[in-house]
Amino acid sequence: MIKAVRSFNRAVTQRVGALNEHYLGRSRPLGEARVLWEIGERGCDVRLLRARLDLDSGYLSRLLRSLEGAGLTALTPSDDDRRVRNVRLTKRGGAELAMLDQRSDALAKSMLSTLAPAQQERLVTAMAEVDRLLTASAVEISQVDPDQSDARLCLSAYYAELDRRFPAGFDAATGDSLEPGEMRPPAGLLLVATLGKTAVGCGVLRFHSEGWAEIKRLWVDGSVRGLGLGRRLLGELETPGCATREPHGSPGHEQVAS
Amino acid sequence: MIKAVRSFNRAVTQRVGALNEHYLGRSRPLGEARVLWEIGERGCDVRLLRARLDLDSGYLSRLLRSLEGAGLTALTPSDDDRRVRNVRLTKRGGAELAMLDQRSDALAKSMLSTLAPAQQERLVTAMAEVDRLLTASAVEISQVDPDQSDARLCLSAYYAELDRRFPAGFDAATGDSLEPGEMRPPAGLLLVATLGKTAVGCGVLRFHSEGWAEIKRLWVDGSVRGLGLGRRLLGELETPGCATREPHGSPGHEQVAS
DNA sequence: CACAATCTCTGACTTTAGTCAGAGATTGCC
DNA sequence: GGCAATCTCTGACTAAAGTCAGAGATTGTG
Repeated sequence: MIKAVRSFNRAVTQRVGALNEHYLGRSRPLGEARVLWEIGERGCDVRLLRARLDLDSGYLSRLLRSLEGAGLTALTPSDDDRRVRNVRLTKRGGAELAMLDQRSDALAKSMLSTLAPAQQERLVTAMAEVDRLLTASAVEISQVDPDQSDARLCLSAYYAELDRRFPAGFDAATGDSLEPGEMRPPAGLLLVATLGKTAVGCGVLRFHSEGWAEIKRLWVDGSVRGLGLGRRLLGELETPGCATREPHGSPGHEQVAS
Repeated sequence: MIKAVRSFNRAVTQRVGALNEHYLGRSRPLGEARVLWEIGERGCDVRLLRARLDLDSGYLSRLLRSLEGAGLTALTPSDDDRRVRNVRLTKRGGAELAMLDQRSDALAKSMLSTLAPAQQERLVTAMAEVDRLLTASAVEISQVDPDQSDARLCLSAYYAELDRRFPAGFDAATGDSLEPGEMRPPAGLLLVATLGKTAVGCGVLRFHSEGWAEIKRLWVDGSVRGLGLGRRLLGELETPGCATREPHGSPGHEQVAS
């Protein structure tokens, strides 16, 4: 199993990685291309950009200046908070992005073009499966304080979803309310699942004096449903740490985390 | 389809790429790690190393010097040709390679560890499929002169294989010999399939005056059998260019190759 | 033996991709 | 209004990854 994963890693970094650089990094450095990509047609706050690409503020600033110098982007102060800047693509920037898009398509096509139709189909199916499961495996679950921003986002997403689901809507005030204090030890605990930097699920354990506990606020974001995340959250709530250990007790993460 | 491939590319370069750098580039620059990797336990000619990693000779020279400085490798002139150098790992170099190996294993494990056993199995199966098909799609077929080194390698591999296969062995001298002249236009043509820089298959078309041709010397290396390469070679011999075009006439490579 | 080709190495560069420490403008909060 | 926090920018660095033009040794070939 390990061997197959390693072989996959090697093949994929060589082929896809190399091709990516070749196709996309042709007209400008890959870093700039990535930024263009992330800005998108609709523009974006610099702050958000920095968070999503996980770049140093100074570095990003320079990348943006370089793009601006090439006439591809325009920076304007944001309306509601004049500390943050808003980037958007100029006409030329839009054209550049469209070209990156085309190249990305061309790359995808070139990966299929030499295969027979039946092979193409199998490759695409397998890719989709890998894509899904790799996403699932990248989700991290950790215990956080209910006042933390991710936690609050999850809880309000949970309420919003209930409101959408119930025919008569749902009012958080009328439901069984859980104070933040009840979601943190020793009264209870809150787990949040994150994918990269965005929260995609949560679950709460509420301890009761008699030695039992109840599970509440279990929510999984629509974008990651069907990946077994709900089950994983449940498992974590029932036996903390179970999902971060190797299934058969063999040494997993720990060895590596040094 | 294109969309799925693009999604896969993005997911994979982000996750696998980032993890790779994190795990493997920890103790030394990725470039040096790659070189160590490619040298392997058994050592290697510098010339071969350069070909396999496709590096500038000056750059590789410096990388090797840096590794030598760290006491990981030793350079000795090759016995049969004293222009080329032979690199091998010292004891410390071997240890370093073993550590890279461990990290690579750990990385593979970390990609599986959070998944349920059934998911793990599906992921590994899908990865193996992608691995195979991506390899298949990376094979390039081109017409070469029969005197070229790849061509000669293929032809002698073909004879060697016949010799192994026939109970009584096979002697190239007794078989129907094809002179190089018969494998190049206008008398015939020779196709060679290459994966990266190594030849993995070939096929010859011998024209006859009556307006028909015969196919000879069709061979596929054992390492890439089962990927449909034989069929592809046949197809190319029958209708040149068929496999390098899009199946449904939509614009493929050409758009990009500019 | 002369000469071209091959292989490696050196020196001098460049670009990319970052990191770090502040400065300056703005905002939220007491 | 004062002060801490937030966001962006600038300057000053660094490391990695590569490119290019030869120089020097060695080898095959006519």
